[in-house]
Amino acid sequence: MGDGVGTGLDLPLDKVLVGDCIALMRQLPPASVHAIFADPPYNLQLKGDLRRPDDSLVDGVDEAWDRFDDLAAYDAFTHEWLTEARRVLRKDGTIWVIGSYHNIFRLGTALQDLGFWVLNDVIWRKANPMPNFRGRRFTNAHETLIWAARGAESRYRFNYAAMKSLNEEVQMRSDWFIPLCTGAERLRDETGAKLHPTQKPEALLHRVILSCTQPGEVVLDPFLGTGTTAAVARRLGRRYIGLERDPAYAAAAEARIDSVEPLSESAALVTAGKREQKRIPFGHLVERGLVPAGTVLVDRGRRWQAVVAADGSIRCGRAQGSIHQVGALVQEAPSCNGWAFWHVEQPGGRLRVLDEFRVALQGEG
Amino acid sequence: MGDGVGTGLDLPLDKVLVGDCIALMRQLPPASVHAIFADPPYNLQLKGDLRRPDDSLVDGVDEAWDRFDDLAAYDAFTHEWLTEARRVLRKDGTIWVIGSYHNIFRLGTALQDLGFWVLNDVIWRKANPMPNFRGRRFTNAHETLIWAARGAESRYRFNYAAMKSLNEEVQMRSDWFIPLCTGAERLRDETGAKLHPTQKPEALLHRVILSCTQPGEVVLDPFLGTGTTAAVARRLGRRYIGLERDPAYAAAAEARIDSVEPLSESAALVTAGKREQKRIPFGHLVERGLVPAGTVLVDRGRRWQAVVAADGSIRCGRAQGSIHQVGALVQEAPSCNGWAFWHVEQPGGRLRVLDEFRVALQGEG
DNA sequence: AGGACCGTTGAATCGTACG
DNA sequence: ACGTACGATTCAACGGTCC
Repeated sequence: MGDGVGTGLDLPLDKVLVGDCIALMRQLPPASVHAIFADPPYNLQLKGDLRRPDDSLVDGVDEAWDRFDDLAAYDAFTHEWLTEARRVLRKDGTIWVIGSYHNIFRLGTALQDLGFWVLNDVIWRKANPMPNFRGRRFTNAHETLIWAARGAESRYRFNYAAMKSLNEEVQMRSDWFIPLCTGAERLRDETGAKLHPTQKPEALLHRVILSCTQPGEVVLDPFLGTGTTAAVARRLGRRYIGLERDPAYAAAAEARIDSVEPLSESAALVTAGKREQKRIPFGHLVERGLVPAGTVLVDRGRRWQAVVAADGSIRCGRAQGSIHQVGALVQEAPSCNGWAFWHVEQPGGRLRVLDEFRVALQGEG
Repeated sequence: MGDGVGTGLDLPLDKVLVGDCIALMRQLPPASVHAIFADPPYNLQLKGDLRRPDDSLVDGVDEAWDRFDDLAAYDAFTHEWLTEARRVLRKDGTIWVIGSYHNIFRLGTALQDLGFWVLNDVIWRKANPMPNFRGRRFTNAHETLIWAARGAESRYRFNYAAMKSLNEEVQMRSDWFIPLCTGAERLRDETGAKLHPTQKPEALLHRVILSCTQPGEVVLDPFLGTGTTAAVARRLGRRYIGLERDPAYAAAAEARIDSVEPLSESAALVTAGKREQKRIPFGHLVERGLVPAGTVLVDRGRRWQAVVAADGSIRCGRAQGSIHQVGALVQEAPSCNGWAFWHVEQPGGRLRVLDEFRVALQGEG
């Protein structure tokens, strides 16, 4: 175990250690790991239960490890584990933490207060998030990762070319579109229940680990859970150290990791990038002023007209709805493609079909 | 100026006030604005002299300020203006703040510490971000907004239906794809130089203001800059209060706001959700003969049927009660929306859902 | 075989008006 | 203030079944 950096302490490489991550990190030599990925408890503070419109119950996070007395207790915990993480991190290593609005501001503040140097915040845009069932907020469709160097002067690693190649030869942006961990990838027990409430998708860890480490380097995960970080690290030819308090999670992680076949180095560079589909809501044209609120729309024969409202709905007499709904309504047709039906009168009397305004936005990501 | 809430202080509506936003907010009556949008400056120089966001030099010129002091000064400033903002915000009002990874964690932590209740963090995904020229990080392609209520118990406003309409009848997510402010929208001086370094796009403010206010309500921007918030508020038929310390920015903002034409009432009128519509008791439909007593109701699958009584209750076997109670009972569900559950058989065998009968009374006073 | 259809599910801080 | 009853509210992916 070569990486002991002259401390006399050996690194427990490619192992899952069961116990409290703070105590376990204290036993690791300083400046010994190249990268850290940490998915700490989010402190969600859920109250009652939540039902879908069909009355089925949402299986939320209700584990003891996610409960803290208050924000101060959460902050104290955060400072403590981040302090050990910083000690264990090599001088030029980097750390990733992930969270939601419940905890990410506490994490970011703690990182900065401890001297870490934020390099990016990265948005995991979920392809298939849970909707907001009550219609009281925006769909919570992302989580935030913070990527930080040990300090402002760190000469950290960033595999720029690998990230660019992952992204069809344009620079990798700070917003990543990746599906949830579902289907066959999701670990389940015999009854079909999920083994861990918050298992992260391997695609996310693939990108994280590939971005900031080289093969053979050491990735530490202080909150290993069911082992996504370690499994991906192993597949990508990295070494790992996984810390996990719950023996059941740790056991599941070990079994999972054992089943992983390390990739050859060339194969490690390939990723199954899910391409994002393009759909442009009419409302976006309104916001952007391309078809401003107040615009009068007419059909090709100028038989009907409608006024565009600020929310992208249109109104024709008492009827209000989407361009498609109102188009169908006035024609008494079962359906209507509003993009082709409605036109904007141009100076000079020419009509321009809505679809032409949409193509102006087609090029955008 | 009606909204003074009995304080004797008047609200300076539709004005740009020049001065320090903290001092100016102290002169506003408490609980007086419906929404706040804040784009606080992040001018702290991390190398060399330490300056406050208002450009004043922090005392102790000869002192070696380290990173901690930088952050502490920023935190103190943040707490101070957010404290005043919270005082000025109505009980059920909401606040938006925007920032990047340099300051958003400080903002979020301060919001939580002051008792604000985070509703969403929202990602502004930039369509055309500046590339990372050095190739040392991910392209910083987004900024983060935090949307928060004044407190955990606030009954805040969220125009769910309008947001859904803006997004082609799919729930609005927490990641928004909007271009930078460029082209004709970008304010420039005679030489073509940008008037303000971080002018926000109007499309962003359009969505923000539309999501959480009604026409006629008051939007406060403590860091108005060149007036995007006020201009969009005016266009959407909202009132505004803009605070700006730089007289040049304030002057540019005023000129810009003056040139804005408010939308017509019909264009500003946004899709109303069912929650906004008047509540109509089922009994009224019975009284009015729209669904006469004796009518047989069935569910969509014709599994259950019930008979309408003269008092608007319905009976299904031995069960009698409201359309909701009986619907829940027969399904053995915890609750039921009777308007959507029960149907009336039409001549020809078609089923018509109760909700459709309600529409006839919707327009009446 | 393959397309249509249906059931399940995911880190969730998910009411409000009226008496 | 507090209790009660009304009644509003979901998207995409995946896997299994049926025809």
